[in-house]
Amino acid sequence: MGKVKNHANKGDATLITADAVRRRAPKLQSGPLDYGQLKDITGFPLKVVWIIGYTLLVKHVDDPAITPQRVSMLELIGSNPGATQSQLGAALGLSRPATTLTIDFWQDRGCVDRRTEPKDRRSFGIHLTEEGERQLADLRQKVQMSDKALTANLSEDEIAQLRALLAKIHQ
Amino acid sequence: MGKVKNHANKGDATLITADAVRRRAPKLQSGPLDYGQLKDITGFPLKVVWIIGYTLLVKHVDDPAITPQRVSMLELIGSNPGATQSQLGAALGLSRPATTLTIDFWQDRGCVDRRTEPKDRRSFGIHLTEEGERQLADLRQKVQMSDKALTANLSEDEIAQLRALLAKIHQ
DNA sequence: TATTGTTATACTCTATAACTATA
DNA sequence: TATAGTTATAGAGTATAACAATA
Repeated sequence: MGKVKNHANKGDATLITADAVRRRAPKLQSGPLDYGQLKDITGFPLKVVWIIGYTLLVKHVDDPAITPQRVSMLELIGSNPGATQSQLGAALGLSRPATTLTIDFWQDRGCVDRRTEPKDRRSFGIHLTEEGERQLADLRQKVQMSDKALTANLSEDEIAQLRALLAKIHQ
Repeated sequence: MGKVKNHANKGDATLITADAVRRRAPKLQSGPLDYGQLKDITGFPLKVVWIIGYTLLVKHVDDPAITPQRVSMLELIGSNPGATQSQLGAALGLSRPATTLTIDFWQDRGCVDRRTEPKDRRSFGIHLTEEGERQLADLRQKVQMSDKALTANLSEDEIAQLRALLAKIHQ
């Protein structure tokens, strides 16, 4: 399978198939080597699939600076206007310095705004700018396309099953 | 090179539950923040579960220098005696320098052996030493325990389903 | 004193490129 | 020339600790 142009998107994004990135991830099967115990556990294929998903998103976004982690942060800011850095960092499992730098990244690109709130002047409320709203809307489409590419081999039912099983683990 | 603690009691591994590491990973639900679109894609919970699995393995192994990646390499060497570094690196998606350093790590610990094979003296055949066999046997138990902890909320059937769904993606 | 956020610093991991030795 | 592996170097990402401002 090759690349397919998607016409439904305003940003002229290209759909990248999982096939195109699969070779960069460990194969687990049909390679020249035996994966031994790694074939019989859940953790290893989980990592492989996550690498495929990560790589697909990076390719769909097509800006090496915009990593999945940064996308998650912008999504979180857009979905929680006025949240503090501590809240945002905790929600993504980031240390405070890492949170500062992730928000710096989006602020440097004019996408977010640190607003001092009078009730507690130690912290900021983080908000999207208009540019941030546009960026997030664009990224949401690319995230959806990327996720669709990741699960292209699965039916709707199977995707729902997979999500339910993952939820059982992380909940 | 950082010093790491020695394992005097190899059969004394402790089961660490997923609960104990869940707080370090993003929560996705019941937190104070709304995860927005991240709730509706497969890629994000996949990452969360992978972080949980990674953290569980690190805790079960209880030696910060022995990362899941290094465990995978030792497993691969044990399951493919005599494989070359290029083969091993390719099987794990590593660059050649990264492969060199990963094998250096196990050689420095007396676990693997680089043997020059007469048929092509540019490359080595990589083999486990006796110490490497012992180390791998120990790690295999810990990997199994860690994986069991990761999927503790799932029935045998559900684990099989999850593996089958992941396999459909990465195959 | 405790908390929010920033800065300084160091460490790990990785990749690209240059190098050696074999083929 | 091409390939296997090593070394040099630089970049990205992160964490811990020290710091400033505020509570």
